[in-house]
Amino acid sequence: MDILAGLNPAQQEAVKHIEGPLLILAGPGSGKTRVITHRIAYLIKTCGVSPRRIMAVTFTNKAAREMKERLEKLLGQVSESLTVGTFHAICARILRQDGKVVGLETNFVIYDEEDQQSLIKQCLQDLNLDPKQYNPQKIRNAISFAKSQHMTPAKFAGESRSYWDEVVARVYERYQEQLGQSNAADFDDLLMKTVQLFEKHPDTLEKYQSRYLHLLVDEFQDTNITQYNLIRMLGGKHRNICVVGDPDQSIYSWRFADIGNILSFEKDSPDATIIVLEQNYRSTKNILEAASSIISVNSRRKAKKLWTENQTGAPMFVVKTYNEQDEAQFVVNEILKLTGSDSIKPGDCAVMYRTNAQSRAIEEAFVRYGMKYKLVGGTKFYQRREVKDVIAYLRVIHNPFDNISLSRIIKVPGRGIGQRTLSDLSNRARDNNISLFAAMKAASEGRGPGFGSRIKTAVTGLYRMINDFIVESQQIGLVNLMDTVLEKSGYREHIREEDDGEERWENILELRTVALDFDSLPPGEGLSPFLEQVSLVSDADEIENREDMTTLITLHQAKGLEFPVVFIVGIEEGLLPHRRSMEEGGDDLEEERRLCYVGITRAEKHVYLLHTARRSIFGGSSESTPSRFLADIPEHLIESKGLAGIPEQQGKRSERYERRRYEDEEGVPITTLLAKRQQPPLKEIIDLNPGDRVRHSKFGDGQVIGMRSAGEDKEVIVAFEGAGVKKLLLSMAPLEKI
DNA sequence: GCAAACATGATTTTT
DNA sequence: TCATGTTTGC
Repeated sequence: MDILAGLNPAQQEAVKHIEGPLLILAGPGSGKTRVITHRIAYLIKTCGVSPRRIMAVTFTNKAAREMKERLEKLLGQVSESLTVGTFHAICARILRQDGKVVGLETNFVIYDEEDQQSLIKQCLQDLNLDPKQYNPQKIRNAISFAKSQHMTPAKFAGESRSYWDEVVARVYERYQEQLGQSNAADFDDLLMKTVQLFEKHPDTLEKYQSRYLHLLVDEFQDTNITQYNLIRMLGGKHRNICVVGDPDQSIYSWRFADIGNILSFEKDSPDATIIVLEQNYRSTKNILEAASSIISVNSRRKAKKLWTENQTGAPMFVVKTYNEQDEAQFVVNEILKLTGSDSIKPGDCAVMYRTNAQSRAIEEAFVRYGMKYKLVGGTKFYQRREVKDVIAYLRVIHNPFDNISLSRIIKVPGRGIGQRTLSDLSNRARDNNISLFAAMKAASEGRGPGFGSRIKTAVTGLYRMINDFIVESQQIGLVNLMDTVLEKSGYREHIREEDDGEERWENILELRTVALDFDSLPPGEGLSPFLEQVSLVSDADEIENREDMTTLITLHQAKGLEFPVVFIVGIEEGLLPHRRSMEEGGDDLEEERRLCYVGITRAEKHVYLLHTARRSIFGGSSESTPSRFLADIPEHLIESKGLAGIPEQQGKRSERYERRRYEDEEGVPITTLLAKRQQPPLKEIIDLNPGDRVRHSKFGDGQVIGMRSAGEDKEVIVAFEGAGVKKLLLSMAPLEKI
């Protein structure tokens, strides 16, 4: 097989340029991943580089997994010895191996944002600072910023110029101490501590530098300073660093990603080769032209002119509706229309929005029409309270110094130890400079000032229980351990008694399924990799494309995906661009523009840009004006559309009526209904033929006028007596034959 | 120690 | 509007 076959000249150049630093500026849809994977294949097959000397870094697990899959196809088994992973996963691995010198034992835990927040609150309390005056969220953000810039507490304190900074510096210092005490690292630490490790121990750095002959970094526009430092250090010896990115798709500056890294790369590596990938294989000419017209308004931009051999295609459909319900209605109608005639499936469509709150109106419309959708984001599995609780138990077993996890499990299930006792124990731990677990031990052994006998019994009981778990964890497999913990701690019983206990228990069983993957390991050896996985994996990794489900997604999360049809809703002043980005002019507006650009360039064939006249916001309703970005699209590319077939006034009223009835009828908040609808109970598939009479739980009685297959499913077209003609999916719609 | 009333503040969230 | 965190009363 010829590795270069099927690549255009620029792509080939990028694959073949193997000596020295390389910067690839890759426009959307330009075959970026293809270039990276083929480059790796080329290095191995043509240049004879050992796969274990190549590292490819991505931002998401999903990207890493996809890259591995493609490499596996290209290279077969040798691909297994490549290092492919996220920044965080790769750093975690390095720190498990060599992190002792920066204060991390091999069994360190990784704190997520919630854990960080708890720890910061604790620190504020220890320092006698009022959390109302010093918002823990803001402090967390400030600390995260410091770490993204590779600033230690000392350096931060040295550079702080305001009273706020000084407070942050004090909290930051204490926070790091407490992380150390807990043998824990937060996400930012994974990166920063690795850099510190390399700074302090050149021999360790040398080990990795020598090993990795070639480095590849994807989504380079999203790296922060610390990540850039890391890459520079790792590649410092062989200098074969290949970074791939697109400054126009930089939409994470608020997570401290720094486009400046691209400039720095050029400056730091004057001999770098720069290759621009401008041919787009994804979108129509019209889509590309519209996207370019929006992004080209940004100043301080590397000019890049995308082109394509694809068709001219349809114009950009700009749609104005009265409010967000009508907007959603339009989307639903349009998807029904497209899937009826254009050989487009619901799964080919995506609805994108700036803020998560916007998904609600869209969801309601989908639910009302019995249309399936996949909502990306929302409450994440690993963030769920019950899942975090169980993980906290396991973390404490794995690392009893983990004070945050221990604080968490002390309270649930209720065992007579409340906030009061917990604070007391925490204070003792702090004053004696010991862990919370050690403080519990001391209390149960009756050392130090006494507790009331009831409390002492409770503390002793918990202490002994955890100790037993620790002993058992060495003797039994992971799943067995998890079952034991759930049973003996009383957590199972506790959670099942809650209002939505059944659902929560299901989630725990889901977590148990994840644990099954590690169950075959010898006793005591499954816990560690399991915890690593659950700390570093997120649900965004699960974005699968099913042909019967339309994707509902934020513009941010849509980066990297592609769909034949894209609806961008709420393209209005205040929303896109978001009002918060307009507060202090400057760069933020440019980022909003990039966000819009990212959204449009996801589309292959059709783009719909929707805006409303009025939109509800925090209860109230206010007037909206079309986004300034719309004005940047040349007129000849635009076709205006309205809410077809429904006179505005009438459509509006029936809409409202149905909505209200829907909520009242069941007497349950709409959110609950939405959640339930997402996973309908398996229902018997009924056999229907045109002419049959049917009853729909909401639309009433009607007659089947048509049937056609839609993937594995069937679409039924029904003429309802009251609600008109609807297209429904057989497996989803609450239909019965009458 | 815990449940219910009350206050608050709401962009985006790769790990 | 509505979810989340904090205060208050038992």
